[in-house]
Amino acid sequence: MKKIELEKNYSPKDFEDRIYKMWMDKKEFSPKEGEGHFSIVMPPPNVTGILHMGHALNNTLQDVIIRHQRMKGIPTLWVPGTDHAGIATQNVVERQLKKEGLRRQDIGREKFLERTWAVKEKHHDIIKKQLEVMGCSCDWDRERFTMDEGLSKAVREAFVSLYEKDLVYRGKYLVNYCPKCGTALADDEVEYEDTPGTLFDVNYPFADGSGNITVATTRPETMFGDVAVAVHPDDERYKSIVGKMLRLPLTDRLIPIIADSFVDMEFGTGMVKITPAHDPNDWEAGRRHNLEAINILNPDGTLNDKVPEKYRNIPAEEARKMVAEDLKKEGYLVKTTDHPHSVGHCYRCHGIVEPYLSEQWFVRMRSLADMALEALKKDEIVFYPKKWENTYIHWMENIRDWCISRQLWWGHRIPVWYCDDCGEMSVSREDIKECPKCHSKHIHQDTDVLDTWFSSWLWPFSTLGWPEKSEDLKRFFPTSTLVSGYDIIFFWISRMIMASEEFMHSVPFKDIVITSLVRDTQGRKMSKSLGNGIDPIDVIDRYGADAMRFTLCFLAAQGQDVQIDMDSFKLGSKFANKIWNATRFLLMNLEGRKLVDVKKSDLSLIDRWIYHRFNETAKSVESQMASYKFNEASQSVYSFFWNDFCDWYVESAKEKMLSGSDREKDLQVSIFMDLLEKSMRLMHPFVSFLTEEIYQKLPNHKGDVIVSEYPMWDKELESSEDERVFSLMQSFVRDIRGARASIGIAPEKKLKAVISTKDKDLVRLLREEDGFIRSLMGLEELLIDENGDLDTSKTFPIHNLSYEAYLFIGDAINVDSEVKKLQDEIKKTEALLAQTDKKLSNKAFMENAKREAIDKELHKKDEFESKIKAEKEHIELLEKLR
RNA sequence: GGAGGAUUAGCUCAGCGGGAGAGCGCUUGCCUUACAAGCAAGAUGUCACAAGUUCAAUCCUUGUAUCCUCCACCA
Repeated sequence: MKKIELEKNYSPKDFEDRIYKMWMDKKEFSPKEGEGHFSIVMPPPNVTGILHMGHALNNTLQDVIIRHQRMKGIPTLWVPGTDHAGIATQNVVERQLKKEGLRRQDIGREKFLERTWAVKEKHHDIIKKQLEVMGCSCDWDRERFTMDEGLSKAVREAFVSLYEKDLVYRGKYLVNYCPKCGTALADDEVEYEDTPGTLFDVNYPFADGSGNITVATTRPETMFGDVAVAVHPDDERYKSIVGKMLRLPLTDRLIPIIADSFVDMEFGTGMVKITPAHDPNDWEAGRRHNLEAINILNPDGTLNDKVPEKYRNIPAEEARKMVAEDLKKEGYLVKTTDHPHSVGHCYRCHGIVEPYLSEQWFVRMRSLADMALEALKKDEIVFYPKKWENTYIHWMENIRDWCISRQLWWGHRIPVWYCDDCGEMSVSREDIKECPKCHSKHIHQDTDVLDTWFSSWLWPFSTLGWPEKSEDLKRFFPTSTLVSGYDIIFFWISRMIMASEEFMHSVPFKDIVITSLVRDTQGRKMSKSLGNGIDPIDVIDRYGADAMRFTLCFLAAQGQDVQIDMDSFKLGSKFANKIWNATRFLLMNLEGRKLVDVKKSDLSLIDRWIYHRFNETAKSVESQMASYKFNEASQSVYSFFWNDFCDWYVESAKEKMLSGSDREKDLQVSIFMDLLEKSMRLMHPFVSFLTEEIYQKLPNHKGDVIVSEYPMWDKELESSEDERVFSLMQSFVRDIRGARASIGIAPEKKLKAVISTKDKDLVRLLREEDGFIRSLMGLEELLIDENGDLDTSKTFPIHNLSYEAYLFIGDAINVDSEVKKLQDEIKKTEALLAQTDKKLSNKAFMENAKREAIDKELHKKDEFESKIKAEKEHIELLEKLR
């Protein structure tokens, strides 16, 4: 057989793109025919930007799962797609416009949407490219976008159907409103941040002139919206004044004092001004007392014409200063105190969010949440790690109605039409041209769009064709696993479960894998604003996609955030390099050899040992993958390939490849190729490109590794007795090496040694593999002493529970330092022995401990005693060397 | 205010009721038929602190400290 050559240097750039293209051309990412299914829908990245390290981690893990399942022969589908990300994307375009000195209103809805689609296309192309470069094996033929035709249809179906069930309603409510983005936000889209503020104590005089009361407020400018002042009904101080009227300063308006138990008597003066249109608590209080809500803000956050003329059209923050100033001038302001408090900010633009009274659309959530809670209770969904279930339950139990209308242009337009003539409101799956009631053509569609999450909560089934009864929906729904970050458990995961229960009467997925967050090495979240992010593409440029993916996998312990920097990826890079070079070496050895059939009887103990290790690794990986322990699974393949296969097996075979017979050499390379082929399959989910590149070059490969059969535990390969003997041999080799190093004997110096053991299996192994074992230790001769009658004087002694070894080292030794080392060792062992003795002489231990625990202690006692004995003898032997 | 994490080698982190682990870094020696991105041999830890449960605690319980998330509220 001819030598198969690999490039000297591992250079992922040379093949990663090519391999991906090959997979694409062969349609390897499409699900194969067959029974059952395994499916994942990709959390759709926003088309606002490009993928960051979090996406890289998330998609790597999905790909690992998908590749593993695909190789197990199950029809496997991974659906990719992107999200239109309403506010975020609109903001991108508005920022562009701003640079040109324009607002969206200046160019109009149509032109604005054109530009937004262009932004979408641009980012989509980058994102897709990034996913390809990372090696994601998702089915691009099934790629979806939250605003494509099918999904738009799904959104309409969902909206109208919920409306018909009275689960969608419209109403005038106090909502979170971002003046900067010009739209309402859902409750969980508001982020509270501690902000320095001032508490103003303001006097409100009684209308009858009989003095005044004092209220505290952080927002004096909202006083124009005040409709009452509230006190606690049990507050003795104020019982007598409830019902009296107050004159609102800076105005002529009169407002009553009311009693409501939401007031905290301890805070400030125990009196609160009630501003229903600008505070959620006040809104509730206002409703309880049938008070009017006076909205004093324009949609852009400036004060409107409900306030005295001088404050009109002035931004709230500025107006606050003016009002405070005027209150002071007129003698109403009692005092001001610093008062840090948390203020809601928009999760997209970080501007201050105002509670704002407006007409919005809502989804009634209670019944949906109950179904979703039920699903968890019945174990139809399982979180990995489990702790997130509490978060989920808490949110579901305290669910509030979901404000779904957004005053944006980018998104799914709300499918509701109003008749300008008769006022009829029509909710419709199809666009309508005339009023169904009065047949007037003067109708207009609701100008608002739906919250982005209203399309993404349908994702697991809308991407598969819903509301059509498509083949894909039948085959691949419900999906199997969802992989997502914990930051969107509320926004997305919970809502998908609710939508799926509502529309599909099923959970959308069974397993929910919550990934770590990627942080920088200072523990900070990677973010654009901090500029501490690492671009996956930079990592791939430097180390290759395999290196990045393997590293992320290796570090992604369940439930723990992962801190990384650029250097972290050396881990994966080194591993990939190791695989490359090991393969290169093995392929070099093919030259002039022929591959033969390897029968079980041809295998030596070492061969059986490595097959056993392989088998055990396959078993571990299987159980680790089943519980989504990606870090453990990648550590398993890492240590198998590097520590077992390269460090021991390949090393062991080098000697055979030099001095063996032709038959032995043919056998050896055949086993090499078999193990290499199996290893590529085993490692493929974790090191995808590299294993494919290598696999294709193997003389014994069949097809592509991506669709090859995943190695599973095989009873035939089980060989734990061989493993025991091999481990003994390993420790013997390590002992000798250690002794050499500690004495300081040059590596090239060949030594003679004696091993004395009663272990027959070890003896057999040492005899059979004499050549290679000696080569590992740099011995020219290894004598095996089965009867304890060889002369061991003038030697350096080594003790092990299963053997004694003696190294003939001539004069090259510093007796003093070796004796000292042994004495230290004896001290340590005696301390351990003392511990064991203490346990064994403890009556309570002997009575209560498990049988195995006691046996173990007894065994330890033996071990320590014999070790001390041997070490003392060794000192004597050493003394003779003087 | 409520909830959940974290605290283990110099760094990043696994682990676990019965003799402390990995990767990187460090020390020493090696260009050995692949890999110096390598090989071999090492050193390094009151497993945050305190009390409790237990025959036995790094692991379970409680408390303390520090740090980090999330939720709620804040006139």
